[in-house]
Amino acid sequence: MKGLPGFRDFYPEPIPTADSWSLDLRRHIFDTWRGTAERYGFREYDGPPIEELELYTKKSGDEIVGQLYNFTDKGSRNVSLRPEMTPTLARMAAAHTRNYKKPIKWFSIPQLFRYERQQKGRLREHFQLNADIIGEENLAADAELIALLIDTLRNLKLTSDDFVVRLSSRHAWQDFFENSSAHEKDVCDFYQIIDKLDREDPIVSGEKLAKLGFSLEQVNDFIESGQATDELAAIIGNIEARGLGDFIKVDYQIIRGLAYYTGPVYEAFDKRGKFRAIAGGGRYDHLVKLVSGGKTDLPALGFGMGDVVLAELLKDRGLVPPLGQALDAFVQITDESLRNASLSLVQQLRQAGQATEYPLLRAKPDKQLKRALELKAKWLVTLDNANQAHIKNLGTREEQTVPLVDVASALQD
RNA sequence: GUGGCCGUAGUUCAAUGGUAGAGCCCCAGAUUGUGAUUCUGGUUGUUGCGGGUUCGAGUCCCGUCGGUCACCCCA
Repeated sequence: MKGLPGFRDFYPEPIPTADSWSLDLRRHIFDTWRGTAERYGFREYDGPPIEELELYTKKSGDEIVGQLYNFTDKGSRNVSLRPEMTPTLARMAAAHTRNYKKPIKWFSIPQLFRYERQQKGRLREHFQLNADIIGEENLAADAELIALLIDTLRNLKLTSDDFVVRLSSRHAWQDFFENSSAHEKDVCDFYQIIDKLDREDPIVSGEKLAKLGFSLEQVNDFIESGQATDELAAIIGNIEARGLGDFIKVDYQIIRGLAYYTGPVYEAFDKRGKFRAIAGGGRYDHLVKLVSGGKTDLPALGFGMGDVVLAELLKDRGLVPPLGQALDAFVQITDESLRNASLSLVQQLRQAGQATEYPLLRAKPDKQLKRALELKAKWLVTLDNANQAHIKNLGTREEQTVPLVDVASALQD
């Protein structure tokens, strides 16, 4: 039996093959995500991995169903594995908004699903850091989130040589759109065309734009001008004040595909152009109202950062830290008559907080030593008799003899 | 959903259409008065699966499943 297509198995280090997914690497990423978000004052939340299908079609239309991992459950409900976290967050926030002081700063690390054939950096499931701020319309919130995004990547040891946040805004494009003779109803189609500019044939894009009353040249000129609006200048000023100015630039090519974005939008890109976008987000001021059926109306914004592209990027840049078991002590048993005394010692060490291993069954000395080295044990502990042991630091090769009762404290050094 | 490439032992890879192999890993034993040693032996395959062509298919053809990459879509 194999796993389902597009789903991953995560093995502990050492991973069996070079392209296996490492749970230790995953944990390194999650720990960094969680640690950075908490230092920014964000609180962790979670929701159900399955939601009613309608939660997703409500804001994106029925076309999205083709991309969803959806099915009918035994109660004849139309449900879907969650493809993104934002609708769940909007639902949760709308339901209990009065119970929290504003702004609400929350993050989550959900596993998300989509039903499509896999390709580079895109599987049928992935984990994503989601950080959102609800209830603050000021640009300071946008800047705070972008700073979190940048610091999260910096804490993974990526530098301004590795990535840049490309900042844009729907407001800027809206002004551009309204300064023309185009019809307001076409604005969503217009955004779609901009979103596809870099992967669509320019001739096709030009034709589509012409139908809405624009020329490709006109659009390209606007993108190339890269002139920051007051809104974007304020965000960049905020980021610069934190000393993170090297990590951000205006780029009107970014507009994001989703219909619900309403203001500033951004994506973090690998500077060498080898990978897909590392992260993306923006402001969605009307989504909470939409999901709550009009009961609650709160401005909101957020970003998502997936683990698949990130893991590939870290491996590519040699930024994966040493991973694997970090054993404190290996208690070897060379004399089986001392097994019970050794077990007693193992118990003491474990109770003292030392990660401790020992041979479950009689084993040859060379095998035991080899195992201790493979497990990267810091200490090798051997009982000489029922009252005395010698401990060896496997890093420095220093050895000393200590009374049995002092072993645990000797290992603390 | 569409298309390209790929599929041999746990793993990395061999095998002109002619008896399916090697290194590594793993396991056992021997040696070693403790630093990854050395020696000996051993397990493992319906060649992804199902058809077809052929005297004979890992090899050629078709289908299917899986992997991978691109398209569609982008959360």
